[in-house]
Amino acid sequence: MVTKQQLKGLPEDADLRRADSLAREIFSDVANKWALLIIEALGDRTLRFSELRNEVEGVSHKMLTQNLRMLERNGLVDRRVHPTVPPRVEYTLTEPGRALRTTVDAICGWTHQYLGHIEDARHRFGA
Amino acid sequence: MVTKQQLKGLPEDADLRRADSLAREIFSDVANKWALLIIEALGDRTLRFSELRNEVEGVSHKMLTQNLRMLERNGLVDRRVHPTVPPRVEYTLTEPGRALRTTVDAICGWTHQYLGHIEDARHRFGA
DNA sequence: CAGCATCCATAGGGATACTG
DNA sequence: CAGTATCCCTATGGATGCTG
Repeated sequence: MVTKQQLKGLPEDADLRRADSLAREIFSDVANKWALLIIEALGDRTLRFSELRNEVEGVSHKMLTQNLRMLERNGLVDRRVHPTVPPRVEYTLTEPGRALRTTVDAICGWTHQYLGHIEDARHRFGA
Repeated sequence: MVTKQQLKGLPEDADLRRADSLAREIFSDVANKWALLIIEALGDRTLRFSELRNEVEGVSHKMLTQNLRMLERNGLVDRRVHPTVPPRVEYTLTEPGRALRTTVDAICGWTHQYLGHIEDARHRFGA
């Protein structure tokens, strides 16, 4: 694929496209079932790994760690390690994380609001 | 599967749990990268299959059909077939679909708003 | 053109076991 | 308790070819 930069050499265009691809990457990270459920479960609480595991119904150990790492990497959750024995690790939403949470709330709200519509649609589709 | 209603005969509890599992199912359907990108791409336009394929960057034929069927089944998109030759199939967001779109817009807005934060977080995490 | 079916590779994701 | 690593299987998703 030939990029516009190769043709024109305009740095600002390159920056724009870099930002776009970054945005896409973040969108892909975040637009995923487990990530959103974790964010929703955290809310404005501070939870330990094991607590989170109980809160997010059906999540496996592996998926939880994996998504928590991803969220931490992107700065959506704060990971605080207490050097005690046994170890205690607590997770909290950061400011960007809490901002995203409001949109997750909106999706949840939407889901419940349209439950009826969707059930009807499914019956119609079944025919 | 044994339902609670069979055990206790409390219809209202059973209904609540059924609604919950339905909500979870819908959430899982919808909280997926391609579904959200398709909804965003549609916006308030009416697009043909092939147009949609061009709009949603990187989506494969298969994923597009698959997600469109799912969205149609849940009543988020309206699928209109014109019995011409060659065939012409157009997709439009329904009212519930448009309602969800506003929340997708919010996620996109969030993504761009926090691009900087996230980039910084990633650098810090890299260390 | 839209859609379905098929084949095939890979990544998603569960279970388990081991370390600090 | 939290995290990492391993095994292993299934589902996901891409590429291709066939039909109305």
